[in-house]
Amino acid sequence: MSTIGDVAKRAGVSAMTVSRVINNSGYISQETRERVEQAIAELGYVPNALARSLRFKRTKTIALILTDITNPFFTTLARGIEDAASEQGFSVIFCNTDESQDEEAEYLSVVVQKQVDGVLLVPASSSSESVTFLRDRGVPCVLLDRRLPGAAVDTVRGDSEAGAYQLTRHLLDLGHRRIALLNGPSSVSTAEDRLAGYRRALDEAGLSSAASVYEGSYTVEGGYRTAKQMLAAAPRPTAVFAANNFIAIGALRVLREAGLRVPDNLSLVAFDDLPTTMMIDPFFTVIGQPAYEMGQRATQLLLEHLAGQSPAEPQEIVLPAQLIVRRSSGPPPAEI
Amino acid sequence: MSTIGDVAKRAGVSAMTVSRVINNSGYISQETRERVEQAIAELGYVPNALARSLRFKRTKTIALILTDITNPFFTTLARGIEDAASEQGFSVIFCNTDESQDEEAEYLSVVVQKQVDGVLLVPASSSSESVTFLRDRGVPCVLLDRRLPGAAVDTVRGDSEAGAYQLTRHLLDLGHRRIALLNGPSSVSTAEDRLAGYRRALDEAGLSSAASVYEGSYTVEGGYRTAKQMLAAAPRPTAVFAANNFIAIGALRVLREAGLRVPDNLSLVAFDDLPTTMMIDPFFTVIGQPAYEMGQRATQLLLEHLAGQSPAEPQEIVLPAQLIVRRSSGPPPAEI
DNA sequence: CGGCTGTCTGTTAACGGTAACATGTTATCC
DNA sequence: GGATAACATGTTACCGTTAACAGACAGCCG
Repeated sequence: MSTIGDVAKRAGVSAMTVSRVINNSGYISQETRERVEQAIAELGYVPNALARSLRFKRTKTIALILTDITNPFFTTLARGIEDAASEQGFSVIFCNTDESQDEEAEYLSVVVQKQVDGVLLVPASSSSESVTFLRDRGVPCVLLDRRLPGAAVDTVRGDSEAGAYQLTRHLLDLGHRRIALLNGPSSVSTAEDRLAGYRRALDEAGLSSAASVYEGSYTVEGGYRTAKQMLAAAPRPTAVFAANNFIAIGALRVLREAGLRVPDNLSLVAFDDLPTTMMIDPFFTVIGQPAYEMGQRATQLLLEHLAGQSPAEPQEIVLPAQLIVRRSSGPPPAEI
Repeated sequence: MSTIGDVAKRAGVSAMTVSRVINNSGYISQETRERVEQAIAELGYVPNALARSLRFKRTKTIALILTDITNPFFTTLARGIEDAASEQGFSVIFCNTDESQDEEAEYLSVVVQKQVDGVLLVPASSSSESVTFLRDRGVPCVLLDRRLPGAAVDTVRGDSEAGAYQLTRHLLDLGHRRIALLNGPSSVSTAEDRLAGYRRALDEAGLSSAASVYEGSYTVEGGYRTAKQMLAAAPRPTAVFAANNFIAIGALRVLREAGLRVPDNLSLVAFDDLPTTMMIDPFFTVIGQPAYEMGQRATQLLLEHLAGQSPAEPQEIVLPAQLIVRRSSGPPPAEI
């Protein structure tokens, strides 16, 4: 790859003159400009952003560290982020931690070495280590989807508490009294908040003691496992609240294996919707989160920060979640 | 952020000595090593990968340029890529072109400036411009999912022709004689290959003249539009072959709006499967492609290239596609 | 006509890191 | 005891780019 020096030599000028042409700065005679431009074209010269970044201390690159791009919620989030970033000329490095704190730390170290201008982070656990690491090194950070208790950081997330409340209320309104929550790991704020919303709804209905919570992971296997436990309980719940879409799928498998039909024998509702582009047959009653918008907002916030236009106070943007009633929820079966 | 010089000053040594400690190279006395390590810890020093890359001319970063991460096929592909890349210490910059040649060119220019070591590209069109651009600048490249006619480049893709043949054969075997193909844009090799497989199956069955092909885009809207056209034709096809998952969804909407039931009134099959983690109710008969493996293989190929271990000849790796028969296909309805 | 302003181009140094070379110290061997 | 090797550290220069400064020349003004 040719350098600015190669171009300079070919055009018979100094490197500085080439730099001026490229950046349209300072004075350049029309004739010289043309000679330089021709040399650039002939050599297929592309400026080295590394060298530039080394001088300016900005790379126009941000890191997106999430747990698993394969989760459609995060896929949509990532798309919102990339769109907002590229619009402002930023590139996005993406990393999957698989909910591992170690992976997260490893990725953070790498991207800080690569001098990313900022980090968008879906924290794997409730530890504030990552945020501290970034703050110590002066790398701006916006948290996505999950709060970090006690950390003063910009955060953009959905309203898990209110969403879970709505979803539970929906089931209560249908007449359910035994509602099981198949939750994610309690170390993750969304799981905590969804539990809180669930409890609030039950409390309001005077059913605090009827709460039945199974903690697992936000995966199909997690849902499968906790749903199995749940089915073993007597009396069996009449409705199941899966704390995310994967858990719902795992739970549905268990129900099918047990010969139970949804919603006739049991209602099954979940947090997180599937994009309409992949829905064959909208079936699950869900709480949908504005994932794309969440990504956009978080990116905008981060980029404002980088541009120095942001308020000093850390901001927390909580986007509303929306109840979408479909066919997986109905009244409880008549008691026998 | 502190530099190697800051660490050197604090430890009372030269920058070179710090460099030796970091890279475990040359001779260092135990005592000095400890002093340096302490200084590093105290300052929270992180080496600047930009400066390193500038010297070594390698960034340990690759670019992934695809059309839309939101398509589950590409999501899984991306996950396979990131896993394989990070395993070897490489980071991935990802870019969505939305099938636009201009976006693709723009992104290519950016990532080449950023000195990525290599590019994984799902080409937006059949133009070989992008490949030429990269070759001229000495940036290795592996094509994903799509061939580029006439370009001598490493390519990793699924066997669209054989897959389409199988899918069409499946419909023929069920007794269908009027099978419509709702295809993607003919400028994309997968669309071309799927058409070829479809035609081969029809030809074999002596039904060449029964071919009915609708060209659109690989989107829900594309499927919706072409399905509408298809329904207007008389006599109406008894089976529809959607060239990808989005088209299938769009087509299904049209069929539903027309009050047609699948597979009773009409069979509907598609290329590309949905990950099992998001399938509520496996319904579509599809050709599934090994997306994750495709990503892995392509990344391995690219990284071997970077390590100089690859053969000079461009390789084409074609992964087999698999027919998965489910409930969306059945025998044609009895003629009235 | 001397000085000033505007235009055009070049030189130097710096961003942070490390390879190559240089230097000095200590231990080792015949 | 002097040559030699092994160990330990420092200096210089360079990767590609550009800000800051400097120099040269033309035109204009009083």
